[in-house]
Amino acid sequence: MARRKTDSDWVQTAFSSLREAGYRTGGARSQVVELLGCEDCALTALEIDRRLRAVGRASVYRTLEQLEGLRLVQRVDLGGEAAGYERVSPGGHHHHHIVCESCGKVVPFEDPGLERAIKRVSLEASFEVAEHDVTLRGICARCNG
Amino acid sequence: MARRKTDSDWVQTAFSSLREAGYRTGGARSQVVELLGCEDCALTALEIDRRLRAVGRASVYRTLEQLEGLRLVQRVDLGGEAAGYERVSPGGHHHHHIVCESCGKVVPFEDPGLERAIKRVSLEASFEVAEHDVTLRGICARCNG
DNA sequence: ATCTGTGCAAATAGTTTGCATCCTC
DNA sequence: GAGGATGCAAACTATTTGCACAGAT
Repeated sequence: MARRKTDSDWVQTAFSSLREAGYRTGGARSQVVELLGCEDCALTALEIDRRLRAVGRASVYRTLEQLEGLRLVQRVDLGGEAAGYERVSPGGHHHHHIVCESCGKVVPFEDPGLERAIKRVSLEASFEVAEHDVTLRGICARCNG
Repeated sequence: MARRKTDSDWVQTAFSSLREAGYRTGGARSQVVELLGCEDCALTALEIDRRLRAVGRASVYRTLEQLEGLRLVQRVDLGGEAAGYERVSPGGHHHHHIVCESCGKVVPFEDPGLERAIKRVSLEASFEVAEHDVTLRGICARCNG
């Protein structure tokens, strides 16, 4: 699920957006951005904190909040106790998740038809819709025996 | 958003499902079920606890967990700090949510086309998909000025 | 009578905040 | 040098658990 290939476009974009937004470039924030850049699916704040020993937990949360505000990162609830965060490629395709209720496995998927349906609903709504997320829950093939 | 008309079908079903599942009928659980039965959109555990003064908080959480396990209730993450819970009418239509990122307002919506798209994805997936939820986030008309 | 359900209080887990210090601009 | 960025520890909030007692079957 986790790709080791960094999405340097996103990392690049993230840094410039942060700069434009008036944030200075400190070590903690950069590390969080870099980490999110090489992870394709959701990571919880605690996982990030665990992987980034040198970074304080508070900084992880603060950075995630800022990135979320700039829509560079999206928060997703995958049913576990902690919230997940994953990068959003501006304009690029994004994915949704299927979660196994038995073993907790999370699998990402994409579906153009689903995106179209959501787009349509978004346009009809009285809200100005900026983002969306979809979560399917069920039992994975392995757990299903 | 909150209807005052109890969905007695659901309440009925909930009680029989609970009984079938081997749960005894105690006062706390009944009160939670009744409350969920007359609320059409999501309620947090804390809201339920607040409204049901006589019921212990732990019982609220325990009941919600049991109901969720029986798929009588669905947990939804609406971005706030607490998780929301709302009843699921077996076989009946369900709704999704649009959340205002500015004022927190939650508006439910239904869309057959969206449901179809999700149905299709569910069938294609390697998982045995049992439920799903969709959340749109944006700015409501009022906040948008 | 038995064994589950319930409330209370304590324990956890995740997240946020206060503050002194460090570092970027 | 000034003001944001960071780490640490304390504070909070939501949720879970332990346990003695009440209540359902």
